[in-house]
Amino acid sequence: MEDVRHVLQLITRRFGFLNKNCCSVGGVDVSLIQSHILYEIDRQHHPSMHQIAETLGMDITTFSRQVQSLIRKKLVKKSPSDQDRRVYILELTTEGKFVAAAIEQQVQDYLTQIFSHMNEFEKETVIRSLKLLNASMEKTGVCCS
Amino acid sequence: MEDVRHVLQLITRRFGFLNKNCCSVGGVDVSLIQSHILYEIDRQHHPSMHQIAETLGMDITTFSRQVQSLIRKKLVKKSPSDQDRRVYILELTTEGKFVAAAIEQQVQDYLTQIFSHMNEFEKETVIRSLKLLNASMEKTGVCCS
DNA sequence: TCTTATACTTGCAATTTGCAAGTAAAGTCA
DNA sequence: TGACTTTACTTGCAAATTGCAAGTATAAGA
Repeated sequence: MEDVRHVLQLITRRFGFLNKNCCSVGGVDVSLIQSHILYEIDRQHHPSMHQIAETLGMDITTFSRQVQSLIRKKLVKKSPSDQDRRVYILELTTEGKFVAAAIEQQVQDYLTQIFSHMNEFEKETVIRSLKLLNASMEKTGVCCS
Repeated sequence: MEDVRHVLQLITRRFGFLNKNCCSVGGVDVSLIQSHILYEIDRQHHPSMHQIAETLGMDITTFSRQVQSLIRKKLVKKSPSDQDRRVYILELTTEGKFVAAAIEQQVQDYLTQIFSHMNEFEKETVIRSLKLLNASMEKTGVCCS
Protein backbone atom coordinates (compact mmCIF):
# COMPACT_ATOMS: atom_id res chain seq x y z
CA MET A 1 0.00 0.00 0.00
CA GLU A 2 2.90 2.38 0.71
CA ASP A 3 4.21 1.84 -2.78
CA VAL A 4 0.90 2.65 -4.47
CA ARG A 5 1.85 6.28 -4.49
CA HIS A 6 5.10 5.47 -6.19
CA VAL A 7 3.49 3.26 -8.81
CA LEU A 8 0.87 5.90 -9.53
CA GLN A 9 3.61 8.51 -9.70
CA LEU A 10 5.47 6.43 -12.27
CA ILE A 11 2.40 5.69 -14.36
CA THR A 12 1.47 9.35 -14.32
CA ARG A 13 4.97 10.37 -15.25
CA ARG A 14 5.24 7.91 -18.10
CA PHE A 15 1.87 8.82 -19.44
CA GLY A 16 2.76 12.50 -19.22
CA PHE A 17 6.00 11.93 -21.08
CA LEU A 18 4.15 10.26 -23.82
CA ASN A 19 1.98 13.29 -24.31
CA LYS A 20 4.96 15.59 -24.07
CA ASN A 21 6.78 13.85 -26.85
CA CYS A 22 3.86 13.25 -29.13
CA CYS A 23 2.81 16.79 -29.88
CA SER A 24 4.42 17.70 -33.12
CA VAL A 25 2.13 16.88 -36.00
CA GLY A 26 2.95 17.87 -39.55
CA GLY A 27 4.83 21.05 -38.75
CA VAL A 28 2.44 22.14 -36.00
CA ASP A 29 3.79 22.08 -32.46
CA VAL A 30 1.39 21.66 -29.59
CA SER A 31 2.27 21.74 -25.91
CA LEU A 32 1.08 19.14 -23.46
CA ILE A 33 -1.63 21.39 -22.07
CA GLN A 34 -2.74 22.35 -25.54
CA SER A 35 -3.10 18.70 -26.49
CA HIS A 36 -5.33 18.26 -23.46
CA ILE A 37 -7.39 21.22 -24.54
CA LEU A 38 -7.79 19.81 -28.04
CA TYR A 39 -8.72 16.48 -26.55
CA GLU A 40 -11.41 17.92 -24.33
CA ILE A 41 -12.89 20.18 -26.98
CA ASP A 42 -13.13 17.12 -29.19
CA ARG A 43 -14.84 15.09 -26.48
CA GLN A 44 -17.36 17.59 -25.23
CA HIS A 45 -20.06 18.72 -27.58
CA HIS A 46 -19.57 22.41 -28.44
CA PRO A 47 -18.31 23.36 -25.00
CA SER A 48 -17.89 26.85 -23.61
CA MET A 49 -14.52 28.26 -22.53
CA HIS A 50 -15.56 27.94 -18.92
CA GLN A 51 -16.45 24.26 -19.27
CA ILE A 52 -13.08 23.23 -20.63
CA ALA A 53 -11.12 25.35 -18.19
CA GLU A 54 -13.12 23.79 -15.38
CA THR A 55 -12.57 20.26 -16.67
CA LEU A 56 -8.85 20.80 -16.84
CA GLY A 57 -8.71 22.71 -13.58
CA MET A 58 -7.02 25.65 -15.26
CA ASP A 59 -7.22 29.28 -14.34
CA ILE A 60 -9.64 30.88 -16.79
CA THR A 61 -7.20 33.62 -17.74
CA THR A 62 -4.46 31.16 -18.54
CA PHE A 63 -6.97 29.15 -20.49
CA SER A 64 -8.15 32.20 -22.41
CA ARG A 65 -4.63 32.81 -23.65
CA GLN A 66 -4.00 29.17 -24.50
CA VAL A 67 -7.11 29.23 -26.64
CA GLN A 68 -5.89 32.39 -28.36
CA SER A 69 -2.70 30.55 -29.18
CA LEU A 70 -4.61 27.58 -30.57
CA ILE A 71 -6.72 29.91 -32.67
CA ARG A 72 -3.57 31.50 -34.06
CA LYS A 73 -2.44 28.01 -35.02
CA LYS A 74 -5.82 27.55 -36.70
CA LEU A 75 -6.63 24.47 -34.65
CA VAL A 76 -9.59 25.88 -32.75
CA LYS A 77 -12.56 28.05 -33.63
CA LYS A 78 -14.38 30.24 -31.14
CA SER A 79 -17.86 31.59 -31.83
CA PRO A 80 -20.27 33.50 -29.63
CA SER A 81 -23.19 31.49 -28.32
CA ASP A 82 -26.68 32.24 -29.59
CA GLN A 83 -28.33 31.58 -26.26
CA ASP A 84 -25.95 33.59 -24.12
CA ARG A 85 -23.79 36.20 -25.72
CA ARG A 86 -21.29 36.27 -22.89
CA VAL A 87 -20.37 32.72 -23.77
CA TYR A 88 -18.03 31.50 -26.48
CA ILE A 89 -18.46 28.08 -28.00
CA LEU A 90 -15.33 26.16 -28.90
CA GLU A 91 -14.80 23.65 -31.65
CA LEU A 92 -11.92 22.14 -33.53
CA THR A 93 -11.19 23.26 -37.06
CA THR A 94 -10.57 20.62 -39.71
CA GLU A 95 -6.89 20.94 -39.05
CA GLY A 96 -7.49 20.81 -35.32
CA LYS A 97 -9.38 17.56 -35.74
CA PHE A 98 -6.54 16.24 -37.82
CA VAL A 99 -3.97 17.07 -35.15
CA ALA A 100 -6.16 15.66 -32.38
CA ALA A 101 -6.65 12.46 -34.38
CA ALA A 102 -2.92 12.13 -35.00
CA ILE A 103 -2.19 12.49 -31.31
CA GLU A 104 -4.96 10.05 -30.49
CA GLN A 105 -3.41 7.57 -32.90
CA GLN A 106 -0.03 7.85 -31.26
CA VAL A 107 -1.49 7.35 -27.82
CA GLN A 108 -3.46 4.34 -28.99
CA ASP A 109 -0.34 2.85 -30.58
CA TYR A 110 1.49 3.29 -27.32
CA LEU A 111 -1.33 1.72 -25.34
CA THR A 112 -1.47 -1.21 -27.75
CA GLN A 113 2.23 -1.69 -27.30
CA ILE A 114 1.89 -1.64 -23.53
CA PHE A 115 -0.93 -4.15 -23.47
CA SER A 116 0.92 -6.44 -25.85
CA HIS A 117 2.97 -7.51 -22.85
CA MET A 118 -0.15 -8.93 -21.22
CA ASN A 119 -2.45 -11.81 -21.97
CA GLU A 120 -6.12 -11.21 -22.59
CA PHE A 121 -7.12 -11.90 -19.01
CA GLU A 122 -4.54 -9.53 -17.57
CA LYS A 123 -5.48 -6.85 -20.02
CA GLU A 124 -9.15 -7.01 -19.09
CA THR A 125 -8.34 -7.05 -15.41
CA VAL A 126 -6.13 -4.01 -15.73
CA ILE A 127 -8.69 -2.05 -17.71
CA ARG A 128 -11.44 -2.95 -15.27
CA SER A 129 -9.17 -1.94 -12.40
CA LEU A 130 -8.39 1.43 -13.93
CA LYS A 131 -12.07 2.15 -14.34
CA LEU A 132 -12.77 1.10 -10.79
CA LEU A 133 -9.94 3.25 -9.50
CA ASN A 134 -11.17 6.21 -11.46
CA ALA A 135 -14.70 5.72 -10.16
CA SER A 136 -13.42 5.60 -6.58
CA MET A 137 -11.42 8.74 -7.14
CA GLU A 138 -14.53 10.40 -8.48
CA LYS A 139 -16.51 9.43 -5.38
CA THR A 140 -13.79 10.88 -3.20
CA GLY A 141 -14.14 14.27 -4.85
CA VAL A 142 -11.02 16.45 -5.00
CA CYS A 143 -11.44 17.33 -8.66
CA CYS A 144 -12.49 16.96 -12.25
CA SER A 145 -16.07 16.64 -13.37
CA MET B 1 -9.93 0.02 -25.23
CA GLU B 2 -10.61 3.43 -26.80
CA ASP B 3 -11.58 4.80 -23.42
CA VAL B 4 -8.41 3.63 -21.70
CA ARG B 5 -6.74 6.84 -22.69
CA HIS B 6 -9.53 8.83 -21.17
CA VAL B 7 -9.53 6.89 -17.92
CA LEU B 8 -5.76 7.22 -17.65
CA GLN B 9 -6.08 10.91 -18.44
CA LEU B 10 -8.58 11.32 -15.61
CA ILE B 11 -6.57 9.32 -13.10
CA THR B 12 -3.47 11.30 -14.00
CA ARG B 13 -5.34 14.55 -13.71
CA ARG B 14 -6.87 13.72 -10.36
CA PHE B 15 -3.61 12.47 -8.97
CA GLY B 16 -1.88 15.61 -10.23
CA PHE B 17 -4.48 17.82 -8.61
CA LEU B 18 -3.92 16.12 -5.35
CA ASN B 19 -0.25 16.96 -5.47
CA LYS B 20 -1.00 20.49 -6.59
CA ASN B 21 -3.21 21.18 -3.63
CA CYS B 22 -1.21 19.41 -0.97
CA CYS B 23 2.00 21.40 -1.08
CA SER B 24 1.72 23.94 1.69
CA VAL B 25 3.20 22.57 4.89
CA GLY B 26 3.57 24.72 7.98
CA GLY B 27 4.17 28.00 6.20
CA VAL B 28 6.41 26.49 3.52
CA ASP B 29 5.02 26.47 0.00
CA VAL B 30 6.24 23.87 -2.42
CA SER B 31 5.29 23.58 -6.06
CA LEU B 32 4.22 20.33 -7.67
CA ILE B 33 7.59 19.81 -9.31
CA GLN B 34 9.39 20.62 -6.11
CA SER B 35 7.34 18.04 -4.24
CA HIS B 36 8.41 15.49 -6.83
CA ILE B 37 12.02 16.49 -6.34
CA LEU B 38 11.74 16.12 -2.58
CA TYR B 39 10.07 12.77 -3.08
CA GLU B 40 12.81 11.45 -5.34
CA ILE B 41 15.67 12.74 -3.21
CA ASP B 42 14.05 10.96 -0.30
CA ARG B 43 13.72 7.71 -2.22
CA GLN B 44 17.13 7.50 -3.83
CA HIS B 45 20.12 7.10 -1.60
CA HIS B 46 22.26 10.24 -1.75
CA PRO B 47 21.60 10.90 -5.42
CA SER B 48 23.45 13.31 -7.69
CA MET B 49 21.76 16.25 -9.40
CA HIS B 50 21.96 14.45 -12.68
CA GLN B 51 20.25 11.34 -11.33
CA ILE B 52 17.19 13.17 -10.08
CA ALA B 53 16.89 15.36 -13.15
CA GLU B 54 17.06 12.23 -15.28
CA THR B 55 14.45 10.43 -13.20
CA LEU B 56 12.08 13.32 -13.51
CA GLY B 57 12.89 13.96 -17.16
CA MET B 58 13.73 17.58 -16.45
CA ASP B 59 16.22 19.78 -18.22
CA ILE B 60 19.31 19.92 -16.02
CA THR B 61 19.41 23.72 -16.02
CA THR B 62 15.82 23.97 -14.90
CA PHE B 63 16.54 21.38 -12.28
CA SER B 64 19.61 23.24 -11.07
CA ARG B 65 17.52 26.30 -10.38
CA GLN B 66 14.73 24.35 -8.71
CA VAL B 67 17.29 22.88 -6.35
CA GLN B 68 18.63 26.35 -5.61
CA SER B 69 15.13 27.36 -4.67
CA LEU B 70 14.72 24.34 -2.39
CA ILE B 71 18.05 25.12 -0.75
CA ARG B 72 16.89 28.68 -0.12
CA LYS B 73 13.84 27.20 1.56
CA LYS B 74 16.22 25.06 3.65
CA LEU B 75 14.59 21.82 2.52
CA VAL B 76 17.54 20.40 0.61
CA LYS B 77 21.26 20.19 1.20
CA LYS B 78 23.83 19.91 -1.59
CA SER B 79 27.37 18.72 -0.95
CA PRO B 80 30.21 17.94 -3.33
CA SER B 81 30.93 14.27 -3.82
CA ASP B 82 34.16 12.80 -2.48
CA GLN B 83 34.60 10.42 -5.39
CA ASP B 84 33.94 12.87 -8.19
CA ARG B 85 34.23 16.53 -7.49
CA ARG B 86 32.11 17.55 -10.46
CA VAL B 87 29.17 15.86 -8.78
CA TYR B 88 26.92 17.23 -6.09
CA ILE B 89 25.12 14.89 -3.71
CA LEU B 90 21.63 15.83 -2.65
CA GLU B 91 19.84 15.09 0.58
CA LEU B 92 16.89 16.39 2.51
CA THR B 93 17.43 18.55 5.57
CA THR B 94 15.49 17.75 8.71
CA GLU B 95 12.89 20.27 7.66
CA GLY B 96 12.88 18.82 4.16
CA LYS B 97 12.18 15.39 5.57
CA PHE B 98 9.40 16.85 7.64
CA VAL B 99 7.78 18.47 4.62
CA ALA B 100 8.20 15.33 2.51
CA ALA B 101 6.65 13.24 5.28
CA ALA B 102 3.73 15.64 5.62
CA ILE B 103 3.05 15.45 1.90
CA GLU B 104 3.40 11.69 2.01
CA GLN B 105 0.86 11.56 4.81
CA GLN B 106 -1.64 13.60 2.84
CA VAL B 107 -1.22 11.40 -0.21
CA GLN B 108 -1.63 8.25 1.89
CA ASP B 109 -4.77 9.67 3.48
CA TYR B 110 -6.17 10.36 0.07
CA LEU B 111 -5.30 6.86 -1.16
CA THR B 112 -6.87 5.33 1.92
CA GLN B 113 -9.99 7.31 1.26
CA ILE B 114 -10.08 6.15 -2.36
CA PHE B 115 -9.63 2.50 -1.48
CA SER B 116 -12.27 2.70 1.22
CA HIS B 117 -14.82 2.52 -1.60
CA MET B 118 -13.58 -0.96 -2.47
CA ASN B 119 -13.67 -4.32 -0.77
CA GLU B 120 -10.46 -6.15 0.02
CA PHE B 121 -10.52 -8.20 -3.16
CA GLU B 122 -11.04 -5.20 -5.40
CA LYS B 123 -8.34 -3.29 -3.64
CA GLU B 124 -5.80 -6.03 -4.14
CA THR B 125 -6.79 -6.49 -7.75
CA VAL B 126 -6.42 -2.79 -8.44
CA ILE B 127 -3.02 -2.59 -6.79
CA ARG B 128 -1.79 -5.65 -8.64
CA SER B 129 -3.11 -4.20 -11.88
CA LEU B 130 -1.33 -0.90 -11.35
CA LYS B 131 1.94 -2.70 -10.78
CA LEU B 132 1.43 -4.80 -13.84
CA LEU B 133 0.59 -1.75 -15.94
CA ASN B 134 3.64 0.03 -14.68
CA ALA B 135 5.85 -2.95 -15.46
CA SER B 136 4.45 -3.12 -18.99
CA MET B 137 5.06 0.57 -19.48
CA GLU B 138 8.60 0.05 -18.29
CA LYS B 139 9.14 -2.71 -20.85
CA THR B 140 7.83 -0.47 -23.57
CA GLY B 141 10.49 2.12 -22.79
CA VAL B 142 9.58 5.77 -23.55
CA CYS B 143 10.85 7.07 -20.21
CA CYS B 144 11.74 7.02 -16.58
CA SER B 145 14.29 4.71 -15.06
C1' DT C 1 49.86 16.11 -22.41
C1' DC C 2 46.12 17.12 -25.42
C1' DT C 3 41.45 16.10 -26.36
C1' DT C 4 37.06 14.81 -25.25
C1' DA C 5 33.30 13.92 -22.11
C1' DT C 6 30.66 14.82 -17.96
C1' DA C 7 28.47 17.59 -14.10
C1' DC C 8 26.85 21.54 -13.04
C1' DT C 9 25.93 26.94 -13.29
C1' DT C 10 24.74 31.40 -15.34
C1' DG C 11 22.95 34.85 -19.01
C1' DC C 12 19.30 35.68 -21.63
C1' DA C 13 15.14 35.85 -24.05
C1' DA C 14 10.69 33.65 -24.67
C1' DT C 15 6.77 31.56 -22.56
C1' DT C 16 3.58 30.69 -18.92
C1' DT C 17 1.65 31.70 -14.79
C1' DG C 18 -2.16 34.02 -11.61
C1' DC C 19 -3.99 38.10 -9.60
C1' DA C 20 -6.32 42.42 -10.06
C1' DA C 21 -9.05 45.08 -12.77
C1' DG C 22 -11.58 45.65 -16.66
C1' DT C 23 -15.94 45.01 -20.26
C1' DA C 24 -20.13 43.21 -21.53
C1' DA C 25 -24.14 40.43 -21.10
C1' DA C 26 -27.50 37.95 -18.07
C1' DG C 27 -30.16 37.28 -14.03
C1' DT C 28 -32.63 39.17 -9.74
C1' DC C 29 -35.69 41.66 -7.26
C1' DA C 30 -38.06 45.76 -5.51
C1' DT D 1 -38.25 49.77 -15.31
C1' DG D 2 -33.90 50.46 -12.93
C1' DA D 3 -30.34 49.34 -9.58
C1' DC D 4 -27.59 45.44 -7.91
C1' DT D 5 -25.32 41.08 -8.45
C1' DT D 6 -23.46 37.39 -10.94
C1' DT D 7 -21.29 35.19 -14.80
C1' DA D 8 -18.18 34.79 -18.93
C1' DC D 9 -14.45 36.25 -20.77
C1' DT D 10 -10.18 39.53 -21.74
C1' DT D 11 -6.15 42.43 -20.74
C1' DG D 12 -2.17 44.56 -17.87
C1' DC D 13 1.35 43.40 -15.25
C1' DA D 14 4.81 41.42 -12.55
C1' DA D 15 6.70 37.04 -11.05
C1' DA D 16 8.09 32.42 -12.00
C1' DT D 17 9.57 28.81 -15.25
C1' DT D 18 11.33 27.32 -19.27
C1' DG D 19 15.44 25.78 -22.62
C1' DC D 20 19.33 27.02 -25.30
C1' DA D 21 23.95 28.69 -25.63
C1' DA D 22 27.98 29.47 -23.39
C1' DG D 23 30.59 29.16 -19.47
C1' DT D 24 33.69 26.71 -15.46
C1' DA D 25 35.65 22.84 -13.38
C1' DT D 26 36.77 18.09 -12.97
C1' DA D 27 37.58 13.48 -14.87
C1' DA D 28 38.72 10.07 -18.34
C1' DG D 29 40.86 8.47 -22.61
C1' DA D 30 44.62 8.37 -26.13
